Amino acid sequence: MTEKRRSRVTLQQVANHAGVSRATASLVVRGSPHISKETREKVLNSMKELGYVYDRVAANLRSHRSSTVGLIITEIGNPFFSDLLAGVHESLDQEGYTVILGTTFDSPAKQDELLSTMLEYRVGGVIMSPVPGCSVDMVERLKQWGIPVVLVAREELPMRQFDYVGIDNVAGGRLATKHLIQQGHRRIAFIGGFSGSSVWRDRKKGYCEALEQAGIELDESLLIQSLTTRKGGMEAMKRALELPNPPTAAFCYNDVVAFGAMLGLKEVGMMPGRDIAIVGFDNIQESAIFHPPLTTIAAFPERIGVHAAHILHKRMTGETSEPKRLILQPELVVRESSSGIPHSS
Amino acid sequence: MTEKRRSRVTLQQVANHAGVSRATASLVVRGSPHISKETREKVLNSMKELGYVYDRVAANLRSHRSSTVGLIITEIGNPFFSDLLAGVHESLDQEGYTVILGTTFDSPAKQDELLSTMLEYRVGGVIMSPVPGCSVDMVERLKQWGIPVVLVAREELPMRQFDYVGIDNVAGGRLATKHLIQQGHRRIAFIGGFSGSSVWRDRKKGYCEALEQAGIELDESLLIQSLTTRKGGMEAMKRALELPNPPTAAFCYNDVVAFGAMLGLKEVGMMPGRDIAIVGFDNIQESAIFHPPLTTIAAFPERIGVHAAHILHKRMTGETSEPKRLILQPELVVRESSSGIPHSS
DNA sequence: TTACATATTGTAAACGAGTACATGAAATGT
DNA sequence: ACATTTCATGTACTCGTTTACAATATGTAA
Repeated sequence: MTEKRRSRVTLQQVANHAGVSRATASLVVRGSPHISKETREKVLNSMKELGYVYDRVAANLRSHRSSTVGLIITEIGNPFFSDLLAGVHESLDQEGYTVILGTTFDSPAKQDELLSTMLEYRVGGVIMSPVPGCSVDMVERLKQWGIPVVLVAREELPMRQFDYVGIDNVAGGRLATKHLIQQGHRRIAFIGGFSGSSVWRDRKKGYCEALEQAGIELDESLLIQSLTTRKGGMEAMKRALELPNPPTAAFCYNDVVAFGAMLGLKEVGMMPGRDIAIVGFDNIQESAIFHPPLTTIAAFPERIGVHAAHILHKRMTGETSEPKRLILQPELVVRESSSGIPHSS
Repeated sequence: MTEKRRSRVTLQQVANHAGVSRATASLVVRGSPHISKETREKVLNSMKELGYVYDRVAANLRSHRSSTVGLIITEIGNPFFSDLLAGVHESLDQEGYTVILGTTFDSPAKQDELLSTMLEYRVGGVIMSPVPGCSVDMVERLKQWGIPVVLVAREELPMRQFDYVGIDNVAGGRLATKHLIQQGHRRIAFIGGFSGSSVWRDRKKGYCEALEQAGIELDESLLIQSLTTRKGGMEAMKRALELPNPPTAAFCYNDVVAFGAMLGLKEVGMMPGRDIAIVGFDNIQESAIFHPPLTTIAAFPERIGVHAAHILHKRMTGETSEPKRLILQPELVVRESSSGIPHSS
């Protein structure tokens, strides 16, 4: 505390020091072409000398622009979202935006709260992964205020009115299930997740389609919901094993659930990939190094983030075309967890 | 685009609608006790009716306060940091702060850039994990402006002038190495990381201390640096195995490196925990589910985040005591990766 | 009734910048 | 030499709040 606490240097002070008016200094700061070289340099020197720092907050207030964007995700804990965040962040950084982050933990109340906060902070745009059962009102409100919103990863409600970037979950479910069928399985469980979410319904739809195509009848008891956590996956798998006629394979809601399921198997002495086949969803980094390595559906979270950021940027700079829907195609990544031959039936 | 784009409702409009002055409305917004119940309700009603939203940006500008804090970390990809982020985020959320995020990828230039940006955005405080070799100037500058800074996880340079929350890396290194020695190992490599970072030096110090205490001489060739990524760990392990007298155990810079090292082992047909013992550092969630489960040193990233947030909050609300140093004690978590008995010597 | 304390509410000047418009000087054309 | 254009800079108002300070209303004691 030996240094005296400096207060903010204002543009006015810079202007005085350089012997020009504040307006001129402002033009210099913003790199206007209507300023002579000499004046520009005079001002720049004064800025350096006084240690001026631009006040983006004041500037945004006056100019009705905003260089911050809000990013609302479910939780950082899930690598799917931290990858998505990385993608968004990197792209927006490049364009000079600053991101403010919020996590909903799938609570609609928290989501509304976050949206309010972002509104209060004058964000220029929002990228969000909506919570299941989220009401469209709040999001509508943002749009009414001219704040563009890009939805990612999940598509809840009739939100066709917004830009959306995600993957084709139906195709993903189909890919996963087909793969298991090709491996010779006929009793395939769909494990984890919550039927309230659009993602679950889509993946299940793909699952059903693949079954139907192979002439396998859907057995509702093989649809085992759970929290989308490791623990949830573990419990769901245990419930599956307790079934009178247990499955020989499982398509898991996502990789995290799949990890849980595999841990559950190991606990009762079964080996995923040998005693029972497992397929996950997302292809998060960990899935390659799990033991056994997890067969999964690549969902490219980082790419989703990059695209969303890109669309948002365009909206924020005035593009007003129809809402875009960008649906990435998932890819099957075969590893060892699905190599097992069914024991029975 | 059928809805008309609304523009911001101002406090003035609310005041007019309620038939009071703007100042009164302002007091209501901020919950001042000097307002009669009736007026308060009148104003609150008008707010609701007009759809008023508080403009925190304008408010902060005027009041010289700020309810945003900057969080600067190395990368989200490493679960250590995403856990830290989760801790910070949760605590600050509760106190009503909003966090803006930046990642340096260990580039000093990027770090300076981020600090500048945060300055421009009038953050009220900063929590950062400094990059190795970072200059103190920029951070000093923040402090001169009265913006409190809390350092986390890494302690670079002579930064005793700042608040700091981290863990005792020396003790951690000692714990890990001691454990391996107790398992009967005498040739123990220290794998991964970069000697330029304070964390590396501290963990190495603990490693050396444990060796010395056991009467084992330090073999410099067993200090194998690498990038702190999975790939880096893999390469480092391969280099270790090519040594004329390879190690029977490895203490890895962190869990991510340890994963890489274990993958490297598997590639050449060796089994971590049987053919060679591995200990990691951080105890990220994945370490429990890796195969084999990783023995590691728990570093409690989330707890670090929570504490840092707490200290920052106190600083932002006026506490001016001496810089605090909060050093958490690491804990050894024994799992299967370190259970191997050394083959030779 | 007058004076005075007390509880409220209003007035007006900030905060630090952007920007339309006016002004002035220099450069050009005739 | 004068009118006209071009370029650079200054004037003055604005964004939506906070906050000293002044002003009003209400109630109470003398």
